[in-house]
Amino acid sequence: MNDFTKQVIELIRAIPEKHVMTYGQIARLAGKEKGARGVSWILHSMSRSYQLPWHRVVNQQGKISHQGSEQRELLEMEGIEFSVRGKLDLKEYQYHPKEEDASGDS
DNA sequence: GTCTTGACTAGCG
DNA sequence: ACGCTAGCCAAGA
Repeated sequence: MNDFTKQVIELIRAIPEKHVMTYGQIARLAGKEKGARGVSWILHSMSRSYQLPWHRVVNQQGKISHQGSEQRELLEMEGIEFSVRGKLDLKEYQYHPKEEDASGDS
């Protein structure tokens, strides 16, 4: 597993409730500005092996990408409200972790 | 080693 | 704001 993948997993796992992160943001913090596609694949592959809050990961538009899953329901369950168009306020829910602690585990 | 899949993002009209 | 195209990255077959 590359550091990128490991970083992504740690970042997603660090997302608290009532907060979300975008693929691009995670990818950038993991070291890949354009690694959003890689992040999506990691969620797709790792979410079944690791218990990651993948539902807290949304696209840059603040909308649910993997429509058809319970992601929307899970987010609403945490208290996140969606607009009529199925979008949420990134400027309110987007999480901003410390880049320096991306790989640092307690 | 090459092609395909996947839950993306930025740019342009 | 919406739809389409091009670019990017990782893992599996």
